[in-house]
Amino acid sequence: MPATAISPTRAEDYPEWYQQVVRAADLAEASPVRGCMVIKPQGYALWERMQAILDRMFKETGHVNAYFPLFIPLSYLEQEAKHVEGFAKECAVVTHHRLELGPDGKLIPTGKLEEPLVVRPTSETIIGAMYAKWIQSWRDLPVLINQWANVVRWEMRPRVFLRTTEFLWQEGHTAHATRAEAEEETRKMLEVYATFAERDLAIPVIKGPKPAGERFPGAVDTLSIEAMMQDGKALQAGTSHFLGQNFAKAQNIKFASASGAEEFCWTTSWGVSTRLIGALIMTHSDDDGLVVPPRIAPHHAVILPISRTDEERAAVLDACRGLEASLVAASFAGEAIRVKTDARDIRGGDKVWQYVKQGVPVRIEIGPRDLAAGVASVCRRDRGPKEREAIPLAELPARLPAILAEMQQGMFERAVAFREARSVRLGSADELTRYFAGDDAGFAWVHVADDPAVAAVLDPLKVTVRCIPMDGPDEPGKCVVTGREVGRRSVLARAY
RNA sequence: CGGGGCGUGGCGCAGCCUGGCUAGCGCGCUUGACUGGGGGUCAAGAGGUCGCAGGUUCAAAUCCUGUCGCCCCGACCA
Repeated sequence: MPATAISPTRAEDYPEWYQQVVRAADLAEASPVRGCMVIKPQGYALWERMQAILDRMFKETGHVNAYFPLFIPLSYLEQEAKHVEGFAKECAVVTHHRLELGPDGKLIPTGKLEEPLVVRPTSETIIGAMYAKWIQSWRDLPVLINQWANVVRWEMRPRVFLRTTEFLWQEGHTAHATRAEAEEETRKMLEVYATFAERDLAIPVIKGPKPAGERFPGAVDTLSIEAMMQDGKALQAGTSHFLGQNFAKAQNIKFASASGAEEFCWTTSWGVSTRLIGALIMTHSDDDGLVVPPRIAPHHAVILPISRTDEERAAVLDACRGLEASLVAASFAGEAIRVKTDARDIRGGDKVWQYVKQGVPVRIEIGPRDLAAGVASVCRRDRGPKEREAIPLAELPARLPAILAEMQQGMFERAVAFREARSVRLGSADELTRYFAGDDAGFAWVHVADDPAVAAVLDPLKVTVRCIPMDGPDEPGKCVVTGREVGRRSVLARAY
């Protein structure tokens, strides 16, 4: 066996390491359908955790869930010019509605549709069409709706969780009476995403608007949260768009204001996807596999009975069940401790390594020796696989939440430290070129104007402006390309 | 769509150039024994239309033609 559970290591071959982590943790696998993945129970459990937490946060901020159709009439997509431009090239199109058995036993599509249907790449247009019907008066506003759905974008280069043809996400769509209110909504939801990423996923993010070229098709402004992966590349982890009145005008979403005037709504949309699972993997996992922060972990801990004889087994299992019951009664982050006892009849070593590779935060082993001493051997996923601490059984319900809290905090701090260590401030186009020619490039904080000339310089480096960070103080400076004065630095990086 | 590569048990591969016994190997799986605080050892066993279609031949995983699919590198992207 190699020294690490995952081969190759991050340093040896980062993209391959990522794939192997997904495989070793049994999160997902390729399907017979090109570019589409099967999310397996272990992977789906992570998504369910994300859904549960986010859904609560959406409701707490006044949103409600609804569901809109998978199919969108082709003509709907044509309504907003930039939107068309942005999505036309990557749509799956339904043109028929029936199959007929051919003479050779093959099925032939027949029943051509008068108007083709597009499988939603995003739902702005179909939802907008409904909003146009629903909204008549200022009293109908705001409309604050979210939907959990799947979408299809015919991407050329799929990559599990990061970019697949079909993916799961949530998309919030809101309509407001005023510009200020819609802008406030856009910022508020970005804040929800940032809080979720940092507090629950332990992924530090940078919040800020995108330059014009990186905006969502049809948006006036796109805000994003950007995270750094362990190879120094950026991952857009969530976006919140201020759509202005672009879609309202294209789709006739109007209301009568308090003064009786007819006005167009101001709309927003915001979303995060199963890509967050990819972000989670690439932020925390190590050369032994997946590492999951406790708050998002489907199981906080797993109890592993160790025994040889049948008598030992009975006693040990009994102790495990007892411990499980007392742990479930304890809580972490406002939720009951999620723990299971794994009594499967497979080799102990196999079992341990399975959980290491799955990233379960805490492993609790109980064998005859522990039982005699009234303790359990506790191993943390954020420490070495051999490191263990004997903790008295009676103290565990109180100690475990503290350990989980420490792990959660530690993972976040570690990720922040990593990002800071691979962030630089650069003052010239020359420095920039040299920096991104290096092997350990990360985030470069640079003064750049929102200008095509900047993109021309960054393009050959395969670098993009990730966002213009909106938090914290920063001094103005001259754009390193155009020389134009800008208010603050942008974050530049290679991105997924 | 342009450039490169690959299709052989569940997974990873060898064999192909130079056609020839019953198509191999590693991992995994099943069963048993020995083990037992760490993915152990040994033994037995299950599992294959060699991507598909045609052709050449006494004989094709191997040679020829066609075809389908996948992967990697580019353009696109949550």
